[in-house]
Amino acid sequence: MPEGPEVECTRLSLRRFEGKKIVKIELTKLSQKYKKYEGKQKIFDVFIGKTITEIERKGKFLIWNFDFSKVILNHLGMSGHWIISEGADVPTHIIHPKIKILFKNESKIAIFEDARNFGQFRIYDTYQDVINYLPIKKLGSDGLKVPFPQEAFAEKLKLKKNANKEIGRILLDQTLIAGIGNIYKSESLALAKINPLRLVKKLKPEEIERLGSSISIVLHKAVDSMGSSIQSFRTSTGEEGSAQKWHKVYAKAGFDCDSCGNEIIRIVQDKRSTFYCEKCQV
DNA sequence: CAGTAGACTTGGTCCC
DNA sequence: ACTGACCAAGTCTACT
Repeated sequence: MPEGPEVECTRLSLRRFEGKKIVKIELTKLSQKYKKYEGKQKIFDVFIGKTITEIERKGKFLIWNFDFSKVILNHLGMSGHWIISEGADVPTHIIHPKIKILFKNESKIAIFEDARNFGQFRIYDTYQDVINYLPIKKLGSDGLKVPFPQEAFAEKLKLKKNANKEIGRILLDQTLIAGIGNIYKSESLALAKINPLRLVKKLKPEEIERLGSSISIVLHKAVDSMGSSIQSFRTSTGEEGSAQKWHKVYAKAGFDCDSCGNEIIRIVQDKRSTFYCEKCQV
């Protein structure tokens, strides 16, 4: 569940554990097959008995704060997601559990399942160390910020290094606006009716403004869509959210555009798919 | 400094 | 049916 809105939904559901004391953060048997987790159990044992004070989000990162200085920085990667499950054991239908968290006075556990194993856990001595971590430090304004940071967005687009790039490439740059992923990149451009191949320097101020507003609308709508299904956390596999129901272009290559009937096409930018309608997006 | 290829990894589809 | 190629919500590191 990896774009900004999905991470935000994850944060909202994990907030039930704020104020809860950690019994154990357990690296699963399966996790030990991978270098990134192998032999790291000790490092997580320092959280035993500590209480979660706040789980926050910066872009697509989750930051776990406790009642002592250490902090966990967690990224879901491509396939990582948190499952809240009743009972102390990982249900058998969860095939890629990497981390399990048990809490005091809490009948539910939190399970980090990550099929592709791109998820990240980094532990820092202090909050300041997290802030100094370059990928965090360099994050642009959050795309879910209200009101949308139009000025900061426009300023970054004016930077020399961005001027000659295609807008469809640059939207994934987390230092520009944090939280946009590959789906909402295409969807934002579709809503703004801007062709992903347009060069940043050729965009008119009103188009940049429209794109900013579109990003904001799309990301918030995504939170709302996912939010509805993430509430019903009983099934871990059925919690898809409903955002895909209103996608205009993402993964719709070969289908007709809802607005004009023209065929949606797929192109590749920076090795990532971009979907758009050539007629509607100019 | 910027830009980019490669690394990490499993699973689904036969498409884009 | 089976197989191999390709693709997928992302970021980090090392190299030019």
